[in-house]
Amino acid sequence: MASSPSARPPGRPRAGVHDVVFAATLSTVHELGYARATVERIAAAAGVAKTTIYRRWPSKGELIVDCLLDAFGPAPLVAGSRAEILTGAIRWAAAKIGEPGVGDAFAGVFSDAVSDPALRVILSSRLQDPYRLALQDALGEPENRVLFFVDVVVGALLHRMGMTGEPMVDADVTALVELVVPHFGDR
Amino acid sequence: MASSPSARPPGRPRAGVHDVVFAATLSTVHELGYARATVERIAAAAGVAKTTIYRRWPSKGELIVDCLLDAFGPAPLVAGSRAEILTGAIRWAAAKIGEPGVGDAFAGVFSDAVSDPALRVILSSRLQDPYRLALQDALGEPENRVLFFVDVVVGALLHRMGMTGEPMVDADVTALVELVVPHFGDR
DNA sequence: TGGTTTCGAAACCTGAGGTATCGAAACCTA
DNA sequence: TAGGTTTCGATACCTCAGGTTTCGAAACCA
Repeated sequence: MASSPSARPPGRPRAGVHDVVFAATLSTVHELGYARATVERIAAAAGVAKTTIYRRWPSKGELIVDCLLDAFGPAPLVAGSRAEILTGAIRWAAAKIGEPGVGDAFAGVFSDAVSDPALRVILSSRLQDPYRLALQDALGEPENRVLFFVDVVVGALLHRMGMTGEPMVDADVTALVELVVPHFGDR
Repeated sequence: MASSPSARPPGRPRAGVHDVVFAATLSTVHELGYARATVERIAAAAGVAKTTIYRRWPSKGELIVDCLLDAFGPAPLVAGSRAEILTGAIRWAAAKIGEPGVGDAFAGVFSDAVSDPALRVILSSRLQDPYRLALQDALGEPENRVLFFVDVVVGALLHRMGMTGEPMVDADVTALVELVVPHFGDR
């Protein structure tokens, strides 16, 4: 039988550091860039020891993925026509990636995943899959179509971020909407 | 006065190692992934000392960019309608990125550039600009439109590569053509 | 044969991810 | 208040990759 729900393990309780670490992660990545935002610097910015971070996250990559999950939050899929759903998803993704640190962190962990298959699985299953499933559900499209949609939208946003160091400007986000929505929208 | 054209500097002449190093770079990246394809391993695969590589390329990033320039070669822009030009460019980019090692190397150096502004400038000016200018010329479109086109196409191809580890399959390349060409094609 | 330059081999430095150790601190229970 | 248990921070440490330095050997020319 399991211990009662309110049973609390003995010993010093864990400090709740997730929020402050996430905030420190984004601000450090924003200030220094992904590679120079070392775990040691993030820990210092959070007022926490490096060991405390590694007790909660097994690697820098997983820390970043968790931080991005926290930053993105649940998909705000509006009810409405297919065109409205798609437009909302694109603008939401663009806005989130444009937030300070988020785009850099995303592009950085994405890069790391190129040569780290384990991280690639985590990135795909923890970060991409929830939004992909929500979109499949909202649109009634098969998996491969939604994956293609994500490739185009997120790929374009990250490519702009990676090439210029700046998030995509609003006019180009609008162009992205006008490019994608007629293709995927109401038939 | 300049030295005569055939004047050859004294001392031991440089060995012509570019081709063998480029080949070793792609095969090593293909086998081990970008991060584990260290300069030392690439040098060993090329049968050359690490110092010899660093005498020719100032950093791993610049080696990769040169290697990609060699792999991509000049843009094979066919004469024809705007739709034909765009379709050719998309299929050419997809095929090149699908070649063994090329996509991994591209995604890897792209990732490094996220936190390395100097490398970002090199990537943008040496690798992206020539093709961008050729496209501007062929299409008569302004710079920002062509940059947006590149963001969408290359971004989608690299996002697929980064997320799955495999290049985009032909059916999705076709979908990319059908998505992009009506938007940018003949008006 | 001597001058000049590049070659390869090796040692070395720096910085980052990640681990191990250990005393101090925080909680619970008796 | 004392003892048990766990987490905390500080610190030292390991590994590995990018990049530099050193130096004797090799390749060229005059």
